[in-house]
Amino acid sequence: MHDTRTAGETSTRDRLEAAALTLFEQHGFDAVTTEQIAAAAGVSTRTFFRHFPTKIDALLGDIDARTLEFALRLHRQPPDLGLNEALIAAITEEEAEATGASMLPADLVRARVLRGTPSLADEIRTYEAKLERHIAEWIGQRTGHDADDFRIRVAAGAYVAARRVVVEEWQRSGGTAPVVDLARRSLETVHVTIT
Amino acid sequence: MHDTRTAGETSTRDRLEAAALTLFEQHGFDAVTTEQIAAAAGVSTRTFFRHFPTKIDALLGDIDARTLEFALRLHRQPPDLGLNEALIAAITEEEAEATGASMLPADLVRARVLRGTPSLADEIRTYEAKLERHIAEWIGQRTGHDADDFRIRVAAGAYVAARRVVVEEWQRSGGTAPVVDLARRSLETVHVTIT
DNA sequence: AATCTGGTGTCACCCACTGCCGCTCGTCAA
DNA sequence: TTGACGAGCGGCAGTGGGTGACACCAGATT
Repeated sequence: MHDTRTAGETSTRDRLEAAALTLFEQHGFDAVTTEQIAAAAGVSTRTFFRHFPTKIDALLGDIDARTLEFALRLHRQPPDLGLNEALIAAITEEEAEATGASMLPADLVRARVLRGTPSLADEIRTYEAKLERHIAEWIGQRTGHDADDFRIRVAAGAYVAARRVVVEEWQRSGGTAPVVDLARRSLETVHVTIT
Repeated sequence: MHDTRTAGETSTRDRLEAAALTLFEQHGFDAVTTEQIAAAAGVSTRTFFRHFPTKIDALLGDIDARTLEFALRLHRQPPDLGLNEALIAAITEEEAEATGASMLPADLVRARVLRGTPSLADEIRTYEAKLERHIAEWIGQRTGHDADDFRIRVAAGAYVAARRVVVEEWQRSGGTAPVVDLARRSLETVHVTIT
């Protein structure tokens, strides 16, 4: 079916996501029910689950797309860059875009809600698995090894962990800490070398 | 209340855990309901949740105790050992105990169920957060830094990731791969240096 | 004997999530 | 114009994990 919306209208999905973010920020993730979100968007709870597989997805939006985007960003780095330099560049790029004009207030809310719900912050680690596989494939491709190789998987795990801590620290600083420096310092502490 | 069990009797908790492991292995984690576990143990579902906060905990047992145990193992390593060597030693010790006489069949079942439920394997990452904090404190103590220091957290994240991949690889090999070698190779790939 | 205490059953309930059925309203071809 | 078709949605009943409250019972304590 074609999109029949005209200017000024919003899709049900957009209304649900907006309602979810607003309510999450007001009352906290746990205190908000899917029923409330649906009601705030003017639809039934059944419709909520037609647009979001789980309640968490209403907060995270399309997280899969964003992890894939980071992987593509890595792949786009010039091949003469070393692994570490390419990773630093990708993280930096990502932050540059995030703080640029395209930074939606929704992303800020997401970050705030995540930081405000510690149990959720832990649960987010589940999603790192996918990113880790993407990065393993990237390393494998760059180094000519199998992405399933033991050392490649170790390296990918370390990279993902480093990236996570960098992002954590950046958010702790309220977005003021220069990400390039953090990324560089993290990769000085954790040196990845594929023989 | 004192433990009034006599020889031959089993505690409700033990019966629940045994029933859970059996059912999980027979039908898979997702296909088993808490009601079935409780029934198999001869108690009500309410009693199940008195002994295990969640269904996952019936599979994992006291995972907190085990992560803490690993942290203590690290602390017990001789102080003249470097960080990497101490970590290798701790991982090796852990495996030695696991494959020794104290290796309960229950642990084998746990591992099998975890490997047989991929979604669960991802979810397990949630529990790494606690281990990571333990390790950060250990590194901080050894190096004289704050456990909250950025580089310490990066190092802890990398160590935990390395450990996870080592364990993964060890389980993939069916427990045949020598853990010492895996640990050593992983830490050759990921060099952690605290300046 | 009176009391305390911890493990348990029962019941009622909340909430995330799913299957199924039927409605409606555009689209498009006959 | 008509009728088929499909997408989005509401409603409803149901499943399953998890919780709170209350009452009960059996040993242990005094």
